[in-house]
Amino acid sequence: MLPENTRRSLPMALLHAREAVMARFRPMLAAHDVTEQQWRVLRVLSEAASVEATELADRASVLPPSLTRIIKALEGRKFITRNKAEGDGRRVVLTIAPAGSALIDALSPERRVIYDDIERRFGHERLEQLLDLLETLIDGES
Amino acid sequence: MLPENTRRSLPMALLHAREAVMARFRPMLAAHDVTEQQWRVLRVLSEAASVEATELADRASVLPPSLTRIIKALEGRKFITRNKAEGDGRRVVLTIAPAGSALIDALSPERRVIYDDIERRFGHERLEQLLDLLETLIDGES
DNA sequence: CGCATGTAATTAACGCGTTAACTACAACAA
DNA sequence: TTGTTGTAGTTAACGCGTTAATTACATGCG
Repeated sequence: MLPENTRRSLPMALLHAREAVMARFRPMLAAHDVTEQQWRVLRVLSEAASVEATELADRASVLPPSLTRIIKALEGRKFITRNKAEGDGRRVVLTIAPAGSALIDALSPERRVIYDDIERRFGHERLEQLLDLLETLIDGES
Repeated sequence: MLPENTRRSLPMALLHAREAVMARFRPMLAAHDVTEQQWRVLRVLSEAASVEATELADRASVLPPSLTRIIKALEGRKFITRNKAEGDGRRVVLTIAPAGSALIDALSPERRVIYDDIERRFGHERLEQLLDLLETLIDGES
């Protein structure tokens, strides 16, 4: 079956939804001179402390070429550190640096406010349901 | 409440999901030398026949500067036609051209196969539920 | 060892995303 | 009519998305 209209097209609906949600976070990131992609990379690193580039690119939904550029920018601002993996000169290991953790912490309160607002408007139940469905979709397609 | 991990982050989940889904459509579009954004614009035009630029940008989730570039590309390939609105020299009216409709039609069978596959794997019920939730989220945030 | 194959990351090229600035036209008031 | 304000598109600048090609290193086979 083909979507009758663009509103019921899954790719378009996902795009529009993400667009609507990100509109709330963008000003915050811009105020701290961090791009969305840099932010995603930082967040993944803040969870795992030390991740290889390929794994990082995958988890942050960033392509390898983009990651190379992002790493340069984040390393230049001392938000992360970059090292070669021991035992394999090809692999690169990324680690979040104190300045990076500090940024994450600094933005937490503002993020919480935005999240709470979205959750309040959309509904806690619905949000959980949506996240579950998205997780299922992601796992099923990848 | 803040998402405990990136998998439960709404923006990231939406991005990952879209990424997973688009991975299936990308080869088809690439084979016909159409970018994702060009395709979104064409699809919106194929539904409405004649749309003003601002409305088109909104519906296709494309920013005005991008739309300008996309229009040039699509007009160059005679997929769409561009005209000034009568009575208002600022507005631009876009219309799908025969070659554009032909492309839409040509890709329909392939699109159907991909959609059906996604629906089969994900489940019809879940897909409808997901689309409903996304629609609600979009309408609530925009 | 020497070579082929495979993998991780980078580079290159081109189009889009994003914001800000600019141009063109319209609406409206004095 | 003229100047002001507002709106629709476009241009500009810079970073990312995407694919393909390239470099650097690892692995395995002879």
